[in-house]
Amino acid sequence: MTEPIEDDGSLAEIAPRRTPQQARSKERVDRILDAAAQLLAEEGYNAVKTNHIAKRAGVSIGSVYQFFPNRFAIFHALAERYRGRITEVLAEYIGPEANLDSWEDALDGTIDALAELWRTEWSFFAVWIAIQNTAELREPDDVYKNRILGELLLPFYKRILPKTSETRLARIAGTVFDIYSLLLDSSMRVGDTQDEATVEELRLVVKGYLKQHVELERGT
Amino acid sequence: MTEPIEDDGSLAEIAPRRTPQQARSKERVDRILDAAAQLLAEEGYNAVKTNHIAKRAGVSIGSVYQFFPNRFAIFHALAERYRGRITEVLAEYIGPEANLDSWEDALDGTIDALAELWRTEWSFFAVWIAIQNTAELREPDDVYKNRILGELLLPFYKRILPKTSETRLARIAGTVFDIYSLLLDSSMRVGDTQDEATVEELRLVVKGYLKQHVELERGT
Amino acid sequence: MTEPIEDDGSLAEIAPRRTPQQARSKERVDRILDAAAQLLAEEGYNAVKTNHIAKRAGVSIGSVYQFFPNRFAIFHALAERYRGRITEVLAEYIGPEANLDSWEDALDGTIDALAELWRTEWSFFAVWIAIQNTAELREPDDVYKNRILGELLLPFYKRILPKTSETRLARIAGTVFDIYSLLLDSSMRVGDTQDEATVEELRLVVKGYLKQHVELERGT
Amino acid sequence: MTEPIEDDGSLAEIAPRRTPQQARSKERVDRILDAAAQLLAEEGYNAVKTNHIAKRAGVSIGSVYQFFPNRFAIFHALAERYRGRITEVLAEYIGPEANLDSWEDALDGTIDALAELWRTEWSFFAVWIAIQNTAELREPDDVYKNRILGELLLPFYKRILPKTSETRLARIAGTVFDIYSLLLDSSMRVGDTQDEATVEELRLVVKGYLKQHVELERGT
DNA sequence: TATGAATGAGGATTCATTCAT
DNA sequence: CATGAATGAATCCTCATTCAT
Repeated sequence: MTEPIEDDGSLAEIAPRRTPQQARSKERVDRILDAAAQLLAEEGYNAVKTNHIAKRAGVSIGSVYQFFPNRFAIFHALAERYRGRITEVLAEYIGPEANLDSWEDALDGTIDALAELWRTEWSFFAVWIAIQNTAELREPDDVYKNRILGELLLPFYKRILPKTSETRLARIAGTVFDIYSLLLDSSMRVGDTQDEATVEELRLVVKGYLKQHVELERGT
Repeated sequence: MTEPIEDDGSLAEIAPRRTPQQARSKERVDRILDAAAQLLAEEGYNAVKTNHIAKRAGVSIGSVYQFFPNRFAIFHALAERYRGRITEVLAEYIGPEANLDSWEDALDGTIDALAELWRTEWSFFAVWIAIQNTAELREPDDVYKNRILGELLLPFYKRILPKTSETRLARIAGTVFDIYSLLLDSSMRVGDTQDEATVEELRLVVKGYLKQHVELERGT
Repeated sequence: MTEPIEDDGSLAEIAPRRTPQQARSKERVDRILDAAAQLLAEEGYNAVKTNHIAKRAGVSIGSVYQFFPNRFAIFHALAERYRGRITEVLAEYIGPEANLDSWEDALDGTIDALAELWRTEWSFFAVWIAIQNTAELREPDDVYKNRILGELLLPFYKRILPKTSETRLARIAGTVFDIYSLLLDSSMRVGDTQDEATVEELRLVVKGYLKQHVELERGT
Repeated sequence: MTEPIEDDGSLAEIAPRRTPQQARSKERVDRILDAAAQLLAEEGYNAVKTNHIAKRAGVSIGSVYQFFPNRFAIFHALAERYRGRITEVLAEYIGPEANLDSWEDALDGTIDALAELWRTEWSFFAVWIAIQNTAELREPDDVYKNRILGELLLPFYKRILPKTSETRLARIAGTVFDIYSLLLDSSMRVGDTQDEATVEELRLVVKGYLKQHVELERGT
């Protein structure tokens, strides 16, 4: 699911140097990514220096550059990892093979699974911010969003709102997707655990929004 | 309404060095802030160097440091400026002196005004990202949000949802506030002009969300 | 007595811009020099910025540059002022018109007067350090020392040690002169007042040293 | 004997970043210190820039900052190095294990050794001046002087002047110590070689001074 | 392949000095 | 002649990246 971004020139320099095959190397890369994510979340983008990442990962700075051509590639890899997780969740709950008798249930399932994901991968937000700081890293994120929109989200929303135009459906899907991120980030901001109340508000926001659209369709 | 954040130690180093009184200096500071905002939006956080800001502002680097103790203080001042604008809008549309016969109308007015604000001050998003990159700058943002929540938002939502607990009202208000930012940022992302369709979705999201709550109150 | 250093090219840039004639200006220059001396003594050379001097003197930075071509000229002027004071004292106690019945008494008188001078002009040491930092300022100091040596000190020591060669007398005179500075500086280092005990040691050092030479002459 | 100054907070920022253990690094640090000393002596304090030091040392500027947190730390390290040398000399000639049959011989030995030290380490004076320019660097110098006074000098002078009070002995010891520095600096000022005549005067000064005290004790 | 000391371009900031008012 | 805001060259220091071991 986590297909690597195509190596089309412009991205050559943020792509990982080589995808590690050996278990030892794979673990090394993971340690580096974990360290980067932690530091990003704990100290903020400005405070994350490559040397700190290496030290936190218990790895030499040279090793970091064995796997990543530069520091942006680390953030990119982190983002890719997170995007992969999101894709998995969405595929399971609203994908072509998912049970979709009631859209409310499908949304609840999705939200539960995403909430669980955000709980595990605290630092989603921190990574997202890091991505926003560099044009080259922002682009793959847009590409990803478009792809998942076309492949997973649009088909789902088409079933809920069959009469709505594709353009508008895309906007709706995008909006819901953004709200997921926003409020799940927000749910992780307070204290060490996830704030479940915020997750509940997320449900209300999304359901309320879609109900408006369902009614709009009826009214049309 | 735009009271400056208290100069309490922790902020001493991001607070402006000297608040310019004379028109000439005031204009200088504005030019610096405008330049910083432009660069932030156009080139991205990583590309904003103090010298660039000075050059773009048509001002010597020395002048920049006459007003700001360091580059973070510039971002902080930008954020403060934007927070001031938001406060003004909210005060006008949902503040104590606003006409609040229908909450739907109040929301529509708020959204129109905020959309207008985002249109004028494109680079809201870029500044917000810059703020998020530095722990010290994130704090004043939280402080601001809490203040405006207590002073402006809570009283407003209390009138719409009189039976809901304060805790929950705070959460609701915060959620709506965040969604405003999210979708207005989103509305500015495509092309050079504001995407009005996105603003329409914002309306639906917020109204749909609050309707849910209104129904919940009735049901209680 | 404080004849200005000749304006021979090399010194043009540390010489004062103009010697102020009007009382108002003279006082201004004094305030600047006093401020510089204070800061030098209190904060150390590295911390003395031209702006600080101006502020401490209650004068605009522009005014400072009206009288001094650059910051080194300020230190030079300070040194000149102090050299003038020293010359006055030496002229009075061991100069051609001084009563020289006993060299011990002459030395005691000199030391008393110098101690008094150091007490008044605390910051002698600080200024001397400042001078040492710049080759151009060190030179006039050497010139001064040679002049005073030839004009005042040598004639005096010749009377005490008539059989000693001029070369050696010069060395003796220079040594005593340096020891005066050293120990008087030292006497001002502790607390706010002058340490009289240190002045007493100074007496013993100088007298002991000269006695050695007196005996040497006898032995020869 | 050359124990490093305690790393007590106030000195944290001038203490070396990392005391090099490997021979290679040790040599690097030495090259940096030598370069700094040379520049200090040749060009004067004002002309010593971190980049010059690095270039003269044949080392990258980054390397300099690997060992020293800032340029003051370099001067501090230089001073420490010199203080270490002085301690060694004093320990050998007047320390607890030195042969002290005649105090005149002990002094002669000390002065010979110190003169030799000053000859080898020309730039003693330049470093001392550099230290005086920064308040934070002056303090460790005072601390050092007090320590060596208590540990080495006082015990020695107590044997020469057993009836003199400790307070006065401390003053005497300090005075002699200062005179050593003064006149040895002076001996290096003229030409490229050491002026032996000045060293001879130093002998006379110190011996004359102490003879005065010996006689004072007898008289008491 | 791992290491981490070494590199040095790049960027933030300072502060002596100028000059328009 | 005084002022002090404005200037920008000069300098310190950081930190991403390389490369010898």
